[in-house]
Amino acid sequence: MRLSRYFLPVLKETPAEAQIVSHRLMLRAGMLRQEAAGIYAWLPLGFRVLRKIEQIVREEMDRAGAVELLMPTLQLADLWRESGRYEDYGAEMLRITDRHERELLYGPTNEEMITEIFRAYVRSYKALPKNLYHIQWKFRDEQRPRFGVMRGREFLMKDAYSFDLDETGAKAAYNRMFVAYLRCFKRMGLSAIPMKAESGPIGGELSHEFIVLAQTGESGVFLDRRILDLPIPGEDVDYDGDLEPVVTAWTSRFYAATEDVHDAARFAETPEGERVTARGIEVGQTFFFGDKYSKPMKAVVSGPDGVERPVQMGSYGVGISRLLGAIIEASHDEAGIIWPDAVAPFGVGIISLRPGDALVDAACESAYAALTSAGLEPLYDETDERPGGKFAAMDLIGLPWQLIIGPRGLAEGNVELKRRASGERRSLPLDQALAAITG
RNA sequence: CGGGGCGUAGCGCAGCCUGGUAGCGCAUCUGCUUUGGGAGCAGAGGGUCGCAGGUUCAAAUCCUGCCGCCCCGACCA
Repeated sequence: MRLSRYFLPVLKETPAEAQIVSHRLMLRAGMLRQEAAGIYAWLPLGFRVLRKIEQIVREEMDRAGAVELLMPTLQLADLWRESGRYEDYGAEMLRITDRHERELLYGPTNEEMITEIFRAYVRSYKALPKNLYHIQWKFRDEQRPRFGVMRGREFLMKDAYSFDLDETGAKAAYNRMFVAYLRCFKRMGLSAIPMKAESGPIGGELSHEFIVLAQTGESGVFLDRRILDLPIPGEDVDYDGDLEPVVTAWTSRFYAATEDVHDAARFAETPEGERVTARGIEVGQTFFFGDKYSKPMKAVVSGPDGVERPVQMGSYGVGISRLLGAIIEASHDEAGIIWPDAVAPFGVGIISLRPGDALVDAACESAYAALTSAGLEPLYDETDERPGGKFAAMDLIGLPWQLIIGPRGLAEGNVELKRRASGERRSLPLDQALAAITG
């Protein structure tokens, strides 16, 4: 992408409404525009990152055997009356009436609808297990939206729902999602730690929150440092195999809890040198809730014995839009965002220090073509801005690499390659710089 | 939902107390000079002062109501 053709409204000054660093940086980097409290337009740069995160989640869900579908944002109130939650949910639910005076709601989650879909088609245990997921916008009318995308009212979420004949099967389904979550967050460059959670209004018994450690996190967390070194299953993980040992290692070997459920006495059993008190951001949550919805909504399947039983369910959420905030909170410096490679909106920024100079133009174009065909998605700054502004903007938007090309370097046969994360800069010939980036 | 605060040019702000024809910085546009970490000079454009009432000869400024947004707390992904 050539910057002159792109839409990247970076701001030199910080808008007054933004308090926390991720919100400030997203506004300054031209990723996001607030349209109302907790409601945002995703500008091109932000949208690119959103799609990258979404795609990682999608790939890991698919790998774990989940099947993608797409449910609507609007749901009928009657569906929620079946589970009793239409009354329970309160003012957080955005309620809408259509021209026929029919009561609708903008979905804050989809347990009822997925249960309705499942029961319409599945009658036999032979169709199980199943895991259906979608990635869709949700709305919760928060009393006090804040922290930018971290606590918006409208947010993009992946939610998966598992269906099994019995608890044993449901636990295996839970374990598959648990492992998939470990992999998802790691791929995004995050350390997300599963912590035992209260299940909240969605209800259920077995539940974990996946917490990203960040100094500016919303809640306090307590953990055993050693949990950070636990291995995460690779791409070749066998989702048909027994994942219980992995889950057990992450959930029972070392202490890790949010302040809500913190047990000081148990934490004290952790060796003093290993105890960490930190802050964290929840980016995902897993629940097993059995027949909480299937029973009242009559989603039943016949078992091998011919007896009909409510299906055993779990749900598994990932806050896709919130993850942008979490990643920035966990990865930034004074100058701006530092994107992990896997979610960076562009892989490399090419900075032309002298557009119009024949040698510089030729080197830039050649680098742009090579990096494009290598799939690096370069952002090529060929605008007429001054160098200082270009450097500052490139640092702000946080692309992993900067390839800086100017007449002074070229006279010596070199370009400059900067790694955003470390700040390390090297002068080297263009072909070597390209090899370093693509290698 | 309790408490506090703020709405003035695209962004950041001053002006309001003490009413008298709306200002600063950045950004934008034009010209010249500059060009490796947010340049200089000269000029220009851009605002129903959140909205609606009221008081007054006169309202950004005083009064009333409403709307929007932010912060702390409770709550939540």
